[in-house]
Amino acid sequence: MAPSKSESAYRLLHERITEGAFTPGYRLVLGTIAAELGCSVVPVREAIRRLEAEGLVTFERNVGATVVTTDAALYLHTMQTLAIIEGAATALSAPFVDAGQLAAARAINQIMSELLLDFDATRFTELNNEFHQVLYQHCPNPHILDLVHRGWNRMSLMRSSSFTHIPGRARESVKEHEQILDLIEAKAPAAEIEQAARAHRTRTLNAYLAAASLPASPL
Amino acid sequence: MAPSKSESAYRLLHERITEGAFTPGYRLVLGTIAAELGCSVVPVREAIRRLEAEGLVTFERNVGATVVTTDAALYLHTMQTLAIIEGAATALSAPFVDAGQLAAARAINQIMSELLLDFDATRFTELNNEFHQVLYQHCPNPHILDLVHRGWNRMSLMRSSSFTHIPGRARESVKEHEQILDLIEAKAPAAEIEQAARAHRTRTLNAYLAAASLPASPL
DNA sequence: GTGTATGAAATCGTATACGATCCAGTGTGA
DNA sequence: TCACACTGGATCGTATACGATTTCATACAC
Repeated sequence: MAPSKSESAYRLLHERITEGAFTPGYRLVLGTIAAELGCSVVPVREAIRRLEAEGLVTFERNVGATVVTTDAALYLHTMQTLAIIEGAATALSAPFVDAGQLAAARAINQIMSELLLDFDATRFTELNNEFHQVLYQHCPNPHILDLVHRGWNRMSLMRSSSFTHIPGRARESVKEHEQILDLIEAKAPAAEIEQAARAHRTRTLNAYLAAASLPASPL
Repeated sequence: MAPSKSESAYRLLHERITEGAFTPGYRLVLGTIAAELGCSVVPVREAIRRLEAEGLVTFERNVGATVVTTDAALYLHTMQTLAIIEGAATALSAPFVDAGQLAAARAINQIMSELLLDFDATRFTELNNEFHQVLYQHCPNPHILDLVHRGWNRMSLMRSSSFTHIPGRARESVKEHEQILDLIEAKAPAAEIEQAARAHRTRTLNAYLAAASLPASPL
């Protein structure tokens, strides 16, 4: 059956936001969106409520919804949360990653490594997403998996800000990917994989914090 | 200004679910709830969408919403997620817990200890919630704090199931609380506090898993 | 020039209405 | 007795309508 209009509205807006068509601060006007979707405002309101609960938009009474605006604090909090959640997801997922998937991840990382020579931030980010998804996708805990997805969605809001690219970090990142893959391949203890995956992300965060003369994350 | 009807509906339903008035499996009929609130179905639908995004209710097209039903898998996943998130929240919160709050936490734990002699599961659970809240409430990362709250809300759904009480666990729990308090008081490294707080919860989970002849959580 | 009143336009919030869908109970034929 | 079509009631999904609120531009007073 065709999805409900509320569902369509949700998917459309979700995609627009995470793909970057609606950037932070963008005003979501009910009537406009409804007209574009060819439906009334009621389903659109429902869709926006869901996006609000996911932290992608803020909703103010009698004023309306806007895509959440990014700043240093949001970046810190989002990245820190993702580090914790994705670390756990990767560790829990590890036992279910088979040889083929490991090889696929290595291949992706290889392309990332080659990309260092002729750097393309957008492509690098895409590949990075793919790489990590291979590693955490088998996490058997659906709540944690869901939180990882939400974390990535929130991170996608940072796309166009200055947070994305820190000199030298890409090269380190590729190396750390290797180490994580080695741990998974060696069937290292979950705690060790968690630690490596979390640290990988925390280092990116701390690199930014250091650049902004802020103290490093304690975790 | 008076809260919007949508907001009121959300709060009412949220409270009913977390306080246990609406138990798992309870059917949320739009018209009925709307009539009770003295409003139309539109705000109620919005409220339910928010609850759905928080994982408190499931919503099926053309059928309606029901409070999520609990089972062993849900307990495992919820508890495991909470262990990870609350561990991090407690560690991040620790530097901001002052002497007075530590004393308050010790006092709560003392009452819990006394309660062991004449056990009252409901009261014990209440006190346990209070105790932990004191420890994680200063977590400076609002996303993590939010996830802790959501985790607790989901745990509250398990209230009436057989998961709550495992013989001997209450006594161990009180001791572990002491250890966590000591670490915080001693200004132990964040990683150490995180580990202790997470393990505290994971042990409860593993006690249940062991009783059900299931393998322990790897984290 | 600055600040405040005012009104119109934009937008939101929710009631109401009605078609669409699901479900349970009934009847019918094999 | 069983399988299946049918039907009425319950409930959902969404369009429409309209009052309430905010916003912003304009005009006016000081």
